[in-house]
Amino acid sequence: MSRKRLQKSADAPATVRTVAALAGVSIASASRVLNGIGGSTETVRRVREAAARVGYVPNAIARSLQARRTGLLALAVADIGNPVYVEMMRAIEEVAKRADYQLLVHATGADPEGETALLEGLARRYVDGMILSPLRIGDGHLTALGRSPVPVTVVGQLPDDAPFDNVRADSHGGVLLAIEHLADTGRKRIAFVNGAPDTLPGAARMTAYRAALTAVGLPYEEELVEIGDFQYAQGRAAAARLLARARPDAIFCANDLIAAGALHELLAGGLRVPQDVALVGMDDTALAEMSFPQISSVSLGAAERGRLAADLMLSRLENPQLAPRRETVAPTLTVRASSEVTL
Amino acid sequence: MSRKRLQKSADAPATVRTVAALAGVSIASASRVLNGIGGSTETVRRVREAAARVGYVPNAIARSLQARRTGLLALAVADIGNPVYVEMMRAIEEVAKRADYQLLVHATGADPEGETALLEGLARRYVDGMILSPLRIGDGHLTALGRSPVPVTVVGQLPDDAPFDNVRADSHGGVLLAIEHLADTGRKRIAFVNGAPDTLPGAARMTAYRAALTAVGLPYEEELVEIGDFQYAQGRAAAARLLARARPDAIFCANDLIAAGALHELLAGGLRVPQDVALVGMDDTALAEMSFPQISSVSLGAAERGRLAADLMLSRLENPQLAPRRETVAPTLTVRASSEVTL
DNA sequence: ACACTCGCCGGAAACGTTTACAAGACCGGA
DNA sequence: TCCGGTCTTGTAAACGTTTCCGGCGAGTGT
Repeated sequence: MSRKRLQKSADAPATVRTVAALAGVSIASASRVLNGIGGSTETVRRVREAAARVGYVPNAIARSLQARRTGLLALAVADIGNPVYVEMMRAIEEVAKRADYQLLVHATGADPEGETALLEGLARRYVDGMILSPLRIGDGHLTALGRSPVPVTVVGQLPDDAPFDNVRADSHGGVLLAIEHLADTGRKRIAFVNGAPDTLPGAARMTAYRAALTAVGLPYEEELVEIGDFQYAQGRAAAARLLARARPDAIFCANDLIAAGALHELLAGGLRVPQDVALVGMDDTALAEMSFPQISSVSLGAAERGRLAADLMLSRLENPQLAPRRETVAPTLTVRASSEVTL
Repeated sequence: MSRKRLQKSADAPATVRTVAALAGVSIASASRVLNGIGGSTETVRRVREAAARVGYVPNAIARSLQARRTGLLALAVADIGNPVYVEMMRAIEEVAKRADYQLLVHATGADPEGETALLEGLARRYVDGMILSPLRIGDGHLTALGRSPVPVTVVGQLPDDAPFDNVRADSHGGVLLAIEHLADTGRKRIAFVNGAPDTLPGAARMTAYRAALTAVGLPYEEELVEIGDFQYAQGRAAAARLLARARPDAIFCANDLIAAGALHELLAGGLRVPQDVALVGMDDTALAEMSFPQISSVSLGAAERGRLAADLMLSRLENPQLAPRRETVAPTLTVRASSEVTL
């Protein structure tokens, strides 16, 4: 109406008022037409034309403010470089995109302070929900989770009574799959190269390893266990230490990066894989398939966990009243060349 | 003031009005205190206390609307699974985080329609800028780039006269580095396994390969060239086709995924690497280091390109008037076991 | 005692949208 | 002709912030 409005510098982005003024209708009518609700044929025509003429595009922020919904989901993982998180992220992205949500990624560096800070930050409501995959979970996490005004889905082992949507891997079952497979093919001295034992996955895989040995009737031997972190370099170094002092006939690694490192050490040491030493990794990432020989690996269903986490999130966004749910995905073993021989 | 205000259901998130009312000051004063601008000691105390009491956290959306700035950067790449993009993303995330920007990732699947749609979507102003790494660039891209109300930095080969911030890899120099190295170590029949030749990188690497051969005085032989896409599986298949019909003494691959595939085929065929066939990959991702033998690879500086792109973006956000800039990052060759022998 | 500056404060506008509400136009049926 | 209903429209409030601006009180210098 007022000339002031119309005088705005020409290249300032068009708003709904611009369109309304140009079409000679109220902003309410303009908004309605643009959202496809009602309007007489004539009004629709005028508004559409005006919108097209000025190239009107509604401002997402203003819309979010009014709708109290951003259309964004946050994903927080320790390291976006780790292939297992990449896989998870890919799956989540896919699901989210289909529901018209977009993904905000945070790399936490496994820093618990940072993670709780992130959770506290949710109060700012810059996203509609968060999928968090922490390596460790402290009390800080739990209270922050409780305080969060937006839903959070945790991928990882949450305490059993924690009232949050939770997607878990079955570490125990997965490790058992690997150890059984190795025992079945005649291996007697099955070593284990773990990642950081003070992380949730590290701790779980360690106890699972001992339990699995017992299950298949093999003794636990201190010297057959080495630890590094979950990265390639340290995994490889750990494998080197292991091989320097012991002579396993199989090595089970807590993830594929470690397995790739172990493979390197084995081959460099002139050992044949799988004839001399069988090798099984974990996570079944692309890396397992791209190594030579290809590495057998237990999948904990990273992609599937991602999908599930996203699904849980979406359904909760639709209906916030839902009771907390817990999903566990079943592990699967893919046998490849690195363990294909029976002794 | 009005009871209506104060009667809001208790667990509705506190707003600045809640705080102001509780502290007995105007919302203007409350806002000022919360932003650390002025206020008498008494007012500051009262507002701080009120804010703490109700656990006030400012709403990011409302703030964005008012500030006309979201604090978000979008990153659009073809495939967030490709390690080279992962590396780039990591670098960008790092830089962005330091400047208090957060990353929104889009996986475009190399779909040009999708990419232009994304660019058009920028008019919604849901992010402050976008870093785009397209595999192909069409007119659609250029006009969409021109229309974008927020800055876009393109990682990849843009036409020379396109007035946008642009970070480029030096494909030519990189390929030359590889071919020279192979020629220097006595290789005469240097094969090339390319990715999709209708992409920017594919086309560039192809012409660079021919030019490099000429530069080192070797003939170009049709039968020594194979193409797949930039993924592992097709790269490997392409390498298999190549080896079925020709006997190169070296293979240069257009990226590390292809190189890993070629390595697989070579070893499976009983050929020794590097004694029989030397192998050089491109992008120098973690994969090159994790293979056995480790694969020599030419880095086109993905991380560095990411960093640069982010820097360009940040500086432009600070000062939108800047003239368009173009950065090119220098390639480097890392020689590893796969090409370490001189014939 | 007066003018002036300065700091603090609150009212109100602004960012750009959607939507509740009420009023007006129009139509068909009694 | 009048009445009840439907459809359309515009005014204004709301989402939650920040900020412009004018007013007011206290302090200072003359």
